[in-house]
Amino acid sequence: MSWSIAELARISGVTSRTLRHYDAVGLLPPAWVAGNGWRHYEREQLLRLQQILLLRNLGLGLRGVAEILERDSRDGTVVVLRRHRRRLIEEQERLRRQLGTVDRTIDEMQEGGTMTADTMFDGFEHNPYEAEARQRWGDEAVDASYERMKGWTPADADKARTSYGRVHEGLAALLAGGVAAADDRVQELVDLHYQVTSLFWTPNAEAYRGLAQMYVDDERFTRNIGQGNDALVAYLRDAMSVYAGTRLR
Amino acid sequence: MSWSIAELARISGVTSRTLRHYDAVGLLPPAWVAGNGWRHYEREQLLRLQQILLLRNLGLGLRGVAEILERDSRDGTVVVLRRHRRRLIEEQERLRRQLGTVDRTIDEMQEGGTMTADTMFDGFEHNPYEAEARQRWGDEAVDASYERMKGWTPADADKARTSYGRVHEGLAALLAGGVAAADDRVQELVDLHYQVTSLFWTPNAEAYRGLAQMYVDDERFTRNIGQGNDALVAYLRDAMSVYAGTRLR
DNA sequence: CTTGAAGTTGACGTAACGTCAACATATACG
DNA sequence: CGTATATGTTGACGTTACGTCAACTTCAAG
Repeated sequence: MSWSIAELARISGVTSRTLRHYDAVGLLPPAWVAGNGWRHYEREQLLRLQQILLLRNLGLGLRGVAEILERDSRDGTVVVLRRHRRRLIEEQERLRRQLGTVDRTIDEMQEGGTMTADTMFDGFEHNPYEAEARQRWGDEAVDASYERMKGWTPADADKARTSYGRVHEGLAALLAGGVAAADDRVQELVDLHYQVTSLFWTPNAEAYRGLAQMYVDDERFTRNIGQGNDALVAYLRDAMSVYAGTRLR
Repeated sequence: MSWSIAELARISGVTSRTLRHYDAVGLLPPAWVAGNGWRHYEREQLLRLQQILLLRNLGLGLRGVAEILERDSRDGTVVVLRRHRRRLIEEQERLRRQLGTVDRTIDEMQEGGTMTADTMFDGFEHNPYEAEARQRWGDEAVDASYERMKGWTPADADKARTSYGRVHEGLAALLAGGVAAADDRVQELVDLHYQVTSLFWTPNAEAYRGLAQMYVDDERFTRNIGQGNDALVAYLRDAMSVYAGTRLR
């Protein structure tokens, strides 16, 4: 009264390769192995396999399955399942974010938009506008900017990647709240903007005002920064202008 | 004006190993390689890397990223993104189901329940009750049942794994709808129940009635079948009894 | 010239099997 | 009884996107 590997496979709906794998990792050894090497399974193994497949259906890995079956206690099982539950929720959250970004990206592209990350390299016209940047500020300035990036610490790089986005978000909230461009909270964000910009080059008051005006005049920047909210870009310009007047020279 | 691999890594926030990998798979070859084998990257590569990381953030695999960058067209990008979107949604759905099952399992276990799949092997008292089954129906009957499983086709196995669940679900719906146990729709489900049971053993009218009564008398069966809905189990018994009277002898 | 930082090319490990390949054994049949 | 066929066995590679050594070379500074 025992089944061969293929019989158990048919009965349970997995492949014999899977059963051999479970044997190899010690999760489901056969009841006994004949002299010719053939594996034989009995009802005990069928029941264990049933448990294994049940747990695998929950998304558990073989490690988690093994842990539960080894502990063989209600409490132990609940502990493992709770941990697994947290991981599932994290996964779900990640998928939710990715799906949202994908949807937004598809929409933008269908409206003729492009795929530039606003998280990076808006700083000195790297990106589609580099030729113009060379024309506007000169070759040495652009090359010097690239050179400067070599000295970045990991923290600098992180700041360059994330801070523009935070500035834009923060300013949008303040603008929505009716806060004046000269307000300290706004100027604090502009200070962050200036710091990030300084990772690429160091504008003086005049250059910083010019940069601010360019955000408004050049629709590519307007789109990229404001994401459709043109008032935000004007707000940023005003705030940068104040900053230039009070903190730069 | 070029960066070494470590410089580009720091700037972009990935490891140099990743950059070598992208080189190896042809996703991001360096601008040029010096005579000593050192990789050198320029602004073009930085921009491409930026795109790569952006797409990876959407959850795309390197294959998908490469496909988008190779096509280099709005339409092509949208096609790939839509396909990716569908995969994300499927993943999300899978996670949702798993999370639901995990939650239900945790609840059941905390109420002192166990973890038996109702999808399989409720058929002939395999499961915790085998000793009793041997006592009730005799060793030969049980062994013959195991033997019979050897002859299952994949379709049989699938039926054994899924059909009891479908019967219980269907009956619950009919019961909720106030349909009589002798109704054709109910009897059709019972027929499926009988077919599945027959994969394990072949009850005659008397044995089938006895089985039905046992579902009601033994609380382990009642719990497993009814999931808290005791009326459902009684309903099943009545329906099986009708079936035995009209279709079996 | 030594040393340390940074570069290079392998190569293994990860998760859970799918998919050959090469070979042995069991079973049915003429 | 020889043979075809089904079924079994043990490797071993492939998959995904790198992380993590290891062994060795090269560049820059003191």
